[in-house]
Amino acid sequence: MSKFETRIQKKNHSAIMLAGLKIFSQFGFRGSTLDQIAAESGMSKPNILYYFQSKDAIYEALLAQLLTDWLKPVRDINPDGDPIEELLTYAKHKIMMSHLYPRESRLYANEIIQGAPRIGGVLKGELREVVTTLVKIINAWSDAGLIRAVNAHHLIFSIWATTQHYADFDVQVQAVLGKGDHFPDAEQYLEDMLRRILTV
Amino acid sequence: MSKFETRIQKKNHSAIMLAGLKIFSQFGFRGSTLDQIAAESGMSKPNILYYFQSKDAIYEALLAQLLTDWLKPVRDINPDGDPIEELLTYAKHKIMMSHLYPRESRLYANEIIQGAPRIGGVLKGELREVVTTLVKIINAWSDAGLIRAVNAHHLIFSIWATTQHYADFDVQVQAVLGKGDHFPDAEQYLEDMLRRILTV
DNA sequence: TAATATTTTGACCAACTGGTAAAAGTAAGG
DNA sequence: CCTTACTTTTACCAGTTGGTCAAAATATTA
Repeated sequence: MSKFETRIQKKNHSAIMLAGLKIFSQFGFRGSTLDQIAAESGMSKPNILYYFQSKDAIYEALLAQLLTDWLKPVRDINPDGDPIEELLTYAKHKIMMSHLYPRESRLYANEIIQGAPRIGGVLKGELREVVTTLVKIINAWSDAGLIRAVNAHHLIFSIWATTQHYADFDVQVQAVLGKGDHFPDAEQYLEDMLRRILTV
Repeated sequence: MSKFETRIQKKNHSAIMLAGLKIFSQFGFRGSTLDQIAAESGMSKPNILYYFQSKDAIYEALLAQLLTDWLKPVRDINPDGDPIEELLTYAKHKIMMSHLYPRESRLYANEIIQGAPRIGGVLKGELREVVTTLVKIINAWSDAGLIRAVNAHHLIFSIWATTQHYADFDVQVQAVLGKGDHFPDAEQYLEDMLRRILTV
């Protein structure tokens, strides 16, 4: 399989991915239709299937891309850096991603809520491995007295939950707070929260 | 509209609701089919439509029920109680609900992620109102020096996010931690987290 | 038990679903 | 400008979808 050929292939490939992201992130895999993706991308259904083998293929291409972007910043956490700053940087990165790419977050959330039928393996494999590594780092930090002793797993979960919440539950946040950009406040709150939890 | 008639109506009504909850919470509204609900409930499709006017009607009945149960414990927070204990009780209630009724949480999450097409009004109405009231209570507490000064809105969001995470992202939690009951640890972590945030 | 009311089903439908085949249209190189 | 390779469309298909209808089965009541 060759990656990218002509510039027209490149263009249509990414147009379909973009449309697929928009549709799949809103309706989940089963709730989305090729017709919707076709309409959104401005292409005909058969033409979409000329670039992707199936509806499934679009969805999986999106998920694969996503998981790569998702795991990288966790791996980038530096065991030799300042613990609180490292975790704060990670949390800020996560909330920035929720701000800039809420659809990706929602796509992932949809997949997980529906039982992760096609990324269950990655969760139990790569994700678990990456988390286990991070947990060891965090535990080493608290053993060294650099941060307070906390349940590292649940600390990580709480970072994920609170940051992704602003993408996944955006409609609810907007309903409660009114339309507008609430990310600065959210970031400040979460920074404060993490400092409180982690500071010895 | 009469509420409950025969015991057979009662039985079938709740059988459909239960099956609908199971299916809708997994696939979202658009991803679920009446055939699935029929199979799950052990009833025929036309028989289901004898008790509910449409697929929509089942879904909305579930959401209506849910929203009532959702808002009540927020209203039950006592402004005259001990602030930290009141908020801790609420958080513990939420995480217990995630433990006992993860499907309800997932149903709600699905609806919100998909843009809350049929409960947008409730969010901007009742939910917002209930949150506004709670925010005032929390602000009064911090003004009185009973808890630390925090952004009350984002405190509430963080409680929702962290507690519901264990229901909505259950598959991910299980993938990382292994199968088992992780709610005791989660509860302990969240209690510690909240005490840290709120204690002056 | 007979008459009535409720419940359940089988057969069906139009619209939509993911996907296919072949032909028509378009771009690029010689 | 003409051949070749790539791109797009039109027409189509079998399976699924939410929903209907009238008849059959069952429960309830007189």
